[in-house]
Amino acid sequence: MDNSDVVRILDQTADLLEILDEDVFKVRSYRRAAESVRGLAQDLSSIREGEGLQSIPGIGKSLAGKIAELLDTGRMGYHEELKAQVPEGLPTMLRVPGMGPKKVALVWKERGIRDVDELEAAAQAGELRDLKGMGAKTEEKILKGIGLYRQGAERALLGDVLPVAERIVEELRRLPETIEVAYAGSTRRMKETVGDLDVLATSQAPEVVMEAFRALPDIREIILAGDTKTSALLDIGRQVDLRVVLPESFGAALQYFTGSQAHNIALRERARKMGLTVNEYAVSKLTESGEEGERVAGATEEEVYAALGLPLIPPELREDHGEIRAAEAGELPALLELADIRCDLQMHSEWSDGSHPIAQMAEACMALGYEYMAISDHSQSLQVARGLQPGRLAAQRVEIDELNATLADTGSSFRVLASCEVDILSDGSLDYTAEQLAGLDIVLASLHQGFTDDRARMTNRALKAITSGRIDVLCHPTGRLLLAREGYPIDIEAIIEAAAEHDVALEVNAFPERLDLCDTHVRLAIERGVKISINTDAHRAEHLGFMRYGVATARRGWATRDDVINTWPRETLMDWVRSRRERFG
DNA sequence: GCCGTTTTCGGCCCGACTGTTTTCAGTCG
Repeated sequence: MDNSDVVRILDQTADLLEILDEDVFKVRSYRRAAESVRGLAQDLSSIREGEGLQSIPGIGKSLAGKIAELLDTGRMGYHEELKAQVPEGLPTMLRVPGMGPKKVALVWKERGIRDVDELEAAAQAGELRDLKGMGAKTEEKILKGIGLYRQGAERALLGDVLPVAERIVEELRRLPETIEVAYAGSTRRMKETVGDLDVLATSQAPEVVMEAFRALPDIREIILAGDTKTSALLDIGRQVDLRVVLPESFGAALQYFTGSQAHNIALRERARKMGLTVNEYAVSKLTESGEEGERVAGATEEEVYAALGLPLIPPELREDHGEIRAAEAGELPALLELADIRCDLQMHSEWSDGSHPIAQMAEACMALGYEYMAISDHSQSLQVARGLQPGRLAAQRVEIDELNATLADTGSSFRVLASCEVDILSDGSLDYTAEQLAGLDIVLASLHQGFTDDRARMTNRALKAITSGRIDVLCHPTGRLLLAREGYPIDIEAIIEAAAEHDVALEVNAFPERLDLCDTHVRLAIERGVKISINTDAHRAEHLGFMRYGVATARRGWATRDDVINTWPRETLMDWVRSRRERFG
């Protein structure tokens, strides 16, 4: 029973409560609690032993008891009780776009429909059109929704969506009728995966912008089209919503559509207490009768937050994870910037499984404005990736030395560090000898095998590597692949504690499929005093551009420049490696 | 079910769009 199991039960309970038409605020409480737990880096059981479950925002006495029951017994009586009241497949119908709790309850009670298959059959047979509030068009819409549901994939990688978002923004900006254009939503918050893409534009002629939008090459099909909002399906299979507002509302709309929903709700509750009301057009005073009164802000986001007595909160932090309280107290972190990055420390060359020679990777790094980089090809055991035998490792060192000599001759201060991504073997030992590792400028280590080990064994292997004193950075610590594979079972808190104690940096792997550590783990690591290293793991020169995803993930984990070793000048990094090897080697 | 610089009770964010309606409910974000 880990955190994600608890999240699932809480969410399911909320679904059931909605179908059973229970109090909407009770539903909201379960949703909020689920969201809160989802954002936790620590295990619930460890929080329970420490601060107590009620220290988690949105969890009060009742839910703390129910979660404790879940942790102890693997079941929640209340959840079981609700589940027994509806057929098994009913909640799944909520996953069909266009089907909400009311319609699910309606088709169940009036037509005895218990799952998506039966819903489809009934819609095809025209058996739903006589129900209250439904018609032939509703049936059509439901069938279309089932089609989308069957296509699966509820979210896409940020790395797949962001380039499309930038292209759409670019195209709309070219129109003379648009004033401002921006993407918003989870894409702007740089969440690791994205559901729908939100795009916002300001214009005095919304209809022209809408029309141009509908004709964009990335768009496959229009889903709905109103005066200020158009929804469409992108070629990449995601929905995109365009909203057009007047320029004086740009800030309010951008704030609103950037979300997250939880952040917005918290902000609006705050506004209420200040006698203000916020919508996507403006911040306004609340009149005595509770109406929207005099407008006080809306043109820029800064203005909107200022009206609520807050500094601008960076989009990456807007998850209702304490950022409003921090902003109020003037304690928002000065987040790391992409421009702070001086080097990339994990990349592969054609010596192992990379596609490009070292010199080409160096050229690309220089073009990005970096001051140095590290080549970190795979070690000998990883034969599928052409891992380097000790002899080839030594030969590669010669090539790196020669390249650095050439750079020096041409007056360049750019340098290439010799590194490796050494495998942590199944017994926790390292794939090169101590002497071989000591000859490298910096040592990265990864788990690439034995993923079927249990949690204790995986954790112990990683701990053995961390405490060996011979590695400087632990790479992609959980091994997850987004939308494809969960991380291997590992006690991340124990890893973080050990990394803090032995001054080993933990990597944020910037590859869009990884982003590992994730945002919440970054935050926990930083709180415990662990250094972070952000690297692209590039296997081609073009991959070096993934750095922005790693930086965004670190920002979502509240990282400042000082937390990240890639912001250091080369001498500082080398001093750190020397010093930590003296202390722990 | 949660929560508290008006409250331990009585609040709890806000609007666009659709389809089915004669003024609104449901869904979505």
